[in-house]
Parts: sequence; structure tokens; C-alpha cells
Amino acid sequence: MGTLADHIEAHIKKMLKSSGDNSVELSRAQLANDFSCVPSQINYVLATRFTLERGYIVESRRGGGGYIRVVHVQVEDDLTHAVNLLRSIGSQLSERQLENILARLKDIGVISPRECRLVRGIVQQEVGTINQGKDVLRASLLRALLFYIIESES
Amino acid sequence: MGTLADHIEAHIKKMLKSSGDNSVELSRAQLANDFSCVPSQINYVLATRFTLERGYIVESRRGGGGYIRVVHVQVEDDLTHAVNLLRSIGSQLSERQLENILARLKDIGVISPRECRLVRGIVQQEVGTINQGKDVLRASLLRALLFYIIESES
DNA sequence: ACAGTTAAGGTCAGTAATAGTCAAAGAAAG
DNA sequence: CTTTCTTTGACTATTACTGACCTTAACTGT
Repeated sequence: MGTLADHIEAHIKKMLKSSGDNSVELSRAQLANDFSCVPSQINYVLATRFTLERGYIVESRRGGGGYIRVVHVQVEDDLTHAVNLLRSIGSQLSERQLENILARLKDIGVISPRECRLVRGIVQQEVGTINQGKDVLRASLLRALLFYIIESES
Repeated sequence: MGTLADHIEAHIKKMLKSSGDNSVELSRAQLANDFSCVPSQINYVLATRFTLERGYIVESRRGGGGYIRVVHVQVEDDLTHAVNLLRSIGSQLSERQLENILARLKDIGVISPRECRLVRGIVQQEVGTINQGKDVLRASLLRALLFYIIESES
């Protein structure tokens, strides 16, 4: 199945897809009510799944008539974007950054779910074999694999 | 008979077989409970029996709603040789060894001349960015790239 | 205008639910 | 007897979820 957070995430993404303009306005209280949870759960989902790194901008206003707007930003064409993401990988990469980048690439369709899983698995496996410099190895491996994928598909 | 680890391994493989899509999601705590052992025993089994080398990818998530997913990725028969070569790559790899392996893979037609150049270039590029542990990185990168190539072309 | 009320949303720290790591003890194999 | 594989458990890390308390904006009556 999946957690409540996963379901709320999916729900918001579905709304975004059917919105026509990649943005959706929601009521925190209403959404929390629909999912039978506390309002702050919505903040949790937004904070963990709809980050800028993953391509989302979240704006909100308090008070009467308040709202939360989630915008899915799409920049350049996908390949350019992928290359930029690749460039943004520094000499070190945490596990979380790796996840965010993979999620983003999968999102824009540069890699398939299967490729995403493969890359994640490979990186994890390799990183698991060493004790020092895990972040450095992660960065190198991801760059190498993505570079290969992009090169061989273009 | 076999050890506990063997039984757990067999159990997971059985689940995989009857899964239809070569992947299965399990709960570490639940499985440990079923086999009356400590949870970390499951990690041991996964680490020793469900490695990439043997054709498995293991993904997991901690926290509430956490899980462990085991995916079995199948490689074709005519790539067995390549897989064996892959296995033979140790934890360190000199430049010379790298060349030898690439040459052999190109010879037996597992990678094309273009892929050979690509891999060599990527490895060189990455290895050039660090000062220590070049041999370790070379081994990791080659394993990763070859595994990816073999996987995505089978 | 002003003050009070109502109607949003935000923060943060704590609890619970999972899984991961590592080293040491125990068992099996050579 | 030595080495390698298995098993355990204490400690750590991560993710999800909740609730009490805080902030902001609009509305309302005088």
C-alpha cells in the first residue's frame, strides 16, 4: 500500500495533472478533513514531497480566505534540464540529494521507473561496499550512470 | 537441511517466483518474526544472497510504513560470460586491468566500440576528479556501468 | 477608524513505527 | 586450530503523524 503521506502526495499530483496549468489551489483544512488527519500533516507532505529540488513551488496565505497553491514548474526542455541537473551534482552527494535528483529525472521522463530503480540499486550496492567517502562515490557513480544513460540515448 | 539464512533466502525466492513481476515487498520485522530471529538477520540474508551480482536489487525505506523491496532482474544467457567478468572485478582496479576487461568485453561483443570509448571516457573523467582511492573508484564505476549496460540491453 | 472576532495557515517538538549498522559471540568448515 | 559464515543485540537513523501553540488576514459592529 503506502502511507497516508503517499496518498496525499498522489492526490495532489493528480489534481495538478488535471489542472491544465500545472498549478492547483488547496485548502489545508479541507484536505486534512478529506484524509481524516491533522492539518499539519498537509504541511509535512508539502515539505517532504513538493520541494523546489523536485520542481515544485508552494505559496500560501493565512487568514480568512487563506489558501495553499502548489505550482509544478517546468523549465527548459527535458534534456537540457537533465544535463543541468547532472551539472549540479557536486563532488559529494547525500542519499537524500540522490533521491531528489532521481525523483526529478523520473518525473520529467528522462529515466524510466525501471532505470531509476536500477541506478538507485547500483549506487546503493556500490556505496555499501566502502566505509569512507560514501558521498564522493555517490556523486561519481550518479554522474557516470546518468552521463551514460543520456549519452547512449541521444 | 541448511542454515536459517538458507531458509530465509529460499522463502524470499519463493515469494519472488509467485509474484508475477519478479519483485516482492516485505516487512523486515514481520519476516524476522516469522522465522523467530532478530531483524538484522534479514539484513544479513539480503546482503549475502540478494546482491546485484546475483541479479537482485534491494530497495528499502525506514520509518513509518517502511518496507524492503527485492527485485529480481534477469540477464540473458549469452551475457553469462560478461556477468562472470563483472564478478571478477574486485574492490580495486588498475588502469591496466580496466583496459583488459574493456578489450575483452568488446571482443566478445557485449559492448560496442562506441560504448567502450564512452565507458573509458567516463571512468577516466571521474577518476581524474579525485586524488585518493583511484583504484577503488575505477572498480566501482566499471562494475556500475557494465551492470547498467548489461541490464538495460538484455 | 478601531477593536474584537473569526477564519485561515505555520511551527515545532514529541511519539511511534520502521529499517540499518556494527561488533562480538557462536557455529561450521577446512 | 584457524578461518569463514551465521546469529544476535545494543545502538543508530529515518520517516510518518499528531497536537499544542503561534501568526496572519479578513470581517463586523460601533
